[in-house]
Amino acid sequence: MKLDIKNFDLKNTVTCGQIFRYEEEIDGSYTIILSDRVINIKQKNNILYIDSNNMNNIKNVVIDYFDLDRDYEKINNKIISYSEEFIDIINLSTGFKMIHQSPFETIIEYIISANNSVPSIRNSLNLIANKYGKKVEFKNKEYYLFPNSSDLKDVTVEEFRTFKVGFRDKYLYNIVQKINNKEIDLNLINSMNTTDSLELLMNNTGIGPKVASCILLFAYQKFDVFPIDTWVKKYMLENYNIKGEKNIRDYILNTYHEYSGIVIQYIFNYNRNIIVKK
DNA sequence: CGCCAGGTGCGAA
DNA sequence: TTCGCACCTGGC
Repeated sequence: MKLDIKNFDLKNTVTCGQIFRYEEEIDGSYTIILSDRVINIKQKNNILYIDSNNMNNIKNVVIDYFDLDRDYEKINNKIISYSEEFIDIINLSTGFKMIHQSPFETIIEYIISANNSVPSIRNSLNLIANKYGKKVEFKNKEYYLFPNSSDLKDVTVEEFRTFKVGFRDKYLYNIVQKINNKEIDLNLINSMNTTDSLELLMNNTGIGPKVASCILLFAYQKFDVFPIDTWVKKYMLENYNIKGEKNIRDYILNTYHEYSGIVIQYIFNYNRNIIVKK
């Protein structure tokens, strides 16, 4: 199936670190495990070629997942109007989109990400999905969708440890229990403001400011949050001599307001992917 | 071996 | 309130 697009950089969006469960194929396409299906997607100029084990409503699924209906050109112009300091980075980030993922999966992913490495995070996610996720066959290969919260309701702390998540085992157990007990309603976050939703998320052990910000950015499209990680800290220190998380936070928020999260993501992507590849 | 990875919780000051 | 440190695990 073909989809006409503009201002979209599939490779950058997929490989920049927002998505854990994907594979790059030899033909340059990407196979990505979404919440309800597996898709294979390839970009050629302004056309996306999309295949999936489930083509039902596929166009809307892809548009929603890659946030293709949002006007990023307008957002980037707004960012530049706030300050031109990152204009080079913004130009290099053209076509980069903020992913729209399932909240539960995002929560589990980023709790596991704390003080962890990407290959190890990916390994744990796959171990969980392989045991509790729905099996999907696509192009003669088997994939496992990420389970939802009720699928994991009987998983003990000890069993979480078998997924190689280490000391994060109890954090995962706690949040899964709270969601299943209806102590936490993930849908409610959609209608909450950023301050309240940060507080709700950070009230759980294993979710600090970084993890909570990633959840709000990638699952709820709240762009006024700041996942300040080691890469952004390094960049801000080396290029602007701004040190300390609070100083970075104040500076970015005062400069970029409602799009601070996107600016931070551009910096992260530039520093971690674009520079490293040169 | 030691150090680090997309941080966070905890106890001590 | 802030500060330093330990932490599962795997790779180098």
